[in-house]
Amino acid sequence: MTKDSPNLFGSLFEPATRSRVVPVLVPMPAPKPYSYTVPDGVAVEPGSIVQVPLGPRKVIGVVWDGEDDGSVDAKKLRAIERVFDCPPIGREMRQFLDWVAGYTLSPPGLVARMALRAPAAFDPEPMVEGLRFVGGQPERMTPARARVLDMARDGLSWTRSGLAHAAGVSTSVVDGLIAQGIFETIFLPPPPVVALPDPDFSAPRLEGVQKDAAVDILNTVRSGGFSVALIDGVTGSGKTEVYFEAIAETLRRGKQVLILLPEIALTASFLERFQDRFGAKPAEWHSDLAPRTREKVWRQAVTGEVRVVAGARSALFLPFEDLGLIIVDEEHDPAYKQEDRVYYNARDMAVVRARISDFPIVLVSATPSVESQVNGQSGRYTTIHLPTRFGDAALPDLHLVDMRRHAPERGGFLSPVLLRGIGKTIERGEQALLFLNRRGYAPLTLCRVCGHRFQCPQCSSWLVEHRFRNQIQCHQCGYAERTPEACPDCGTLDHLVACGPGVERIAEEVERHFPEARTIVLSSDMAGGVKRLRLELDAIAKGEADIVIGTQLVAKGHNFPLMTLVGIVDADLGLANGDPRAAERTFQLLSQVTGRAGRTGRESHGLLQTYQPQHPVMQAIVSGDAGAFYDREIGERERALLPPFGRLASIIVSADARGDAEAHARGLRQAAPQVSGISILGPAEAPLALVRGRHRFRLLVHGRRASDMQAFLRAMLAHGPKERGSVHVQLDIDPQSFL
DNA sequence: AGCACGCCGACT
DNA sequence: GTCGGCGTGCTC
Repeated sequence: MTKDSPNLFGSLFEPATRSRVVPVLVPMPAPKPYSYTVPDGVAVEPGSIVQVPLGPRKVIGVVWDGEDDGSVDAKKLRAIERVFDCPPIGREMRQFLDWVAGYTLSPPGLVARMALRAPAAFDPEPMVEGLRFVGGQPERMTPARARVLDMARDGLSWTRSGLAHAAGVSTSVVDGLIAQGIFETIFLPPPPVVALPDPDFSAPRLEGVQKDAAVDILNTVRSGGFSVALIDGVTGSGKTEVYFEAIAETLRRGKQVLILLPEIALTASFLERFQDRFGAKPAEWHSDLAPRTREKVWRQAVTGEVRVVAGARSALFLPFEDLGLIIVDEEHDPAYKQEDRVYYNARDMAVVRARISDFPIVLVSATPSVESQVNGQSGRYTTIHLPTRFGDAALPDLHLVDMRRHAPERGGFLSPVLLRGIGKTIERGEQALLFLNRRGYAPLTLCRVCGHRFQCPQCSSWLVEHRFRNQIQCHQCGYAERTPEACPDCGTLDHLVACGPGVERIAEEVERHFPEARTIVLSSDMAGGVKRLRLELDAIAKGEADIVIGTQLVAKGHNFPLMTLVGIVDADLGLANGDPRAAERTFQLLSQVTGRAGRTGRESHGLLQTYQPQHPVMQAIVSGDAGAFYDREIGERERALLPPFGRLASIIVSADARGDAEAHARGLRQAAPQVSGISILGPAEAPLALVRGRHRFRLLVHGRRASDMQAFLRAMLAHGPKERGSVHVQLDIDPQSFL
């Protein structure tokens, strides 16, 4: 009884002690944490990972910060069932998760869930059963037993099956020796998922500009605290070697490191480069990790056993024990943006994570995003330039092919100039790469008799013919059917005509001109899947193909050392698709693809077929003067009020028809005077998916200040439950403006 | 996000 | 007469 109880009866009629109540974030789109009671004798603190009952099921939640406000009826409260034997989510990580939830207007529980994506990792990993040689002799010695004893005499511990395997015997031989007391069973801590990296395993091979860049980066890391460095270096300039030095220094200081990569760039060759420098591989984190490995990596990142993780965007939400550096490689890559459930850009959120925990972050790209470029120019980011290639690898010599002057033959898409280039290249025994970012045979098929165009029955886009598979497919929603022989409208046979090129059609044209050459088509829908693709890429690297025709996927990661010619079939593709980033994306893609050539030290070339040779993107590519392009692009966005500077948001609305989406936009314009413009991109300009009979439109909203945007979006979300179902919000704002 | 409840169409 | 579609509502 407390001294200040009003009277004896008052305290008698109250429950003796109201058990402690704590907020718990549950994996559910609730706007705030739920309240749970803490059973007597149970200890929890903010960050504790717990199991709680939620309706009929049990879920994993995190004890959150703050006091219970008593707003929930005490009768509704249920008790925490279990506290996991796991280090709690740290204060800074909790702050980060709260920040992301606020910024992306997402329910905090769903954001927290992203940090807990490892089903069974919250209990300590079980001890591994091992064997230790005790000594002595078995009653009867056999050759098999002798071999086992030979292996085990070093006194180190073995696993049962490992020892049997090493001695070349079955496990029953080992079991027999255990039974005789020659070995004893011991319990070992689970093995680390990767070995410890050694910052000084091998000396960095750096020269010239690289050396200066490495010094700059080292100074950033040494001075400690939050800073953003942007490494802007052409393909092959040795960016990776430079940021490896930042990693080495962070490791020497005893902190963990996170390397973010677009999923597709997380390749065996990257891991090997890391291993060559640090003597061990980084732990990997991506969507198709085996569940068991996933749990191990999560657990060991949390306990600090793993020092370096290389992962896709979701790795940003790993609750590291003591993170001290983030590298965002290929920072411009759109794959960093997640567009379902919680909408976020991992590159931007990584900057925030570094800011909150006060450590440096390094953004890396050959073609920085306009946002990062702006931040570099304004001095918020420190830019480190690497303008030249490393070693003897020269930049390819790039030329535009004006298609108005060098028209292809009738029915073809390759200009005589490009065909001549290919011929010369394969004559020399070198490889040529033809790039066209369009899968299939032709993007549109129509009937020559009645003009019928094959359109997807489920959405508004054209059906793409795939001759290899004898199908016509919708690239928007995945609909597919067999290629018909007759027109479904007028019934005429054999009068269907393909319009425009896809990679399959280019392959056909190439085979017509170079029947002897070994030609291969690489595209994401390749029969045989990722496995087959890997094999083909290896084969190409070994020179087992003369002409490679590929879509977007040849732009990333893989190097083709024998490639001396890159031909861009349609450099203009993608410039007019209604995306405000079209020019930037095209510039980035073309830079990456042309960068695939010229790593051998041999003379190499790039030919870009275009109908718009004066276009700023084309000029920037061939002149190698990205600066002028960026300045222009920044100016364009300023004029269009689509700046990358904290004022652009993009919202996806579902509606039955364009008219409805327009009405919605009008409503928003009236309700939101603080934003300076709302414009619609819809199926007509950029076919977004049609989901269950509803078109999806993208609204671009721009305001003068980031805070206006936030206020607007909050108001919009609060509009009402019906709206919330169909209106998805995705913020696309530069985080630094909030810091 | 899950999961239950609840109300209308094609089948053993 | 039931099985099963997905619309609405609730979870501390």
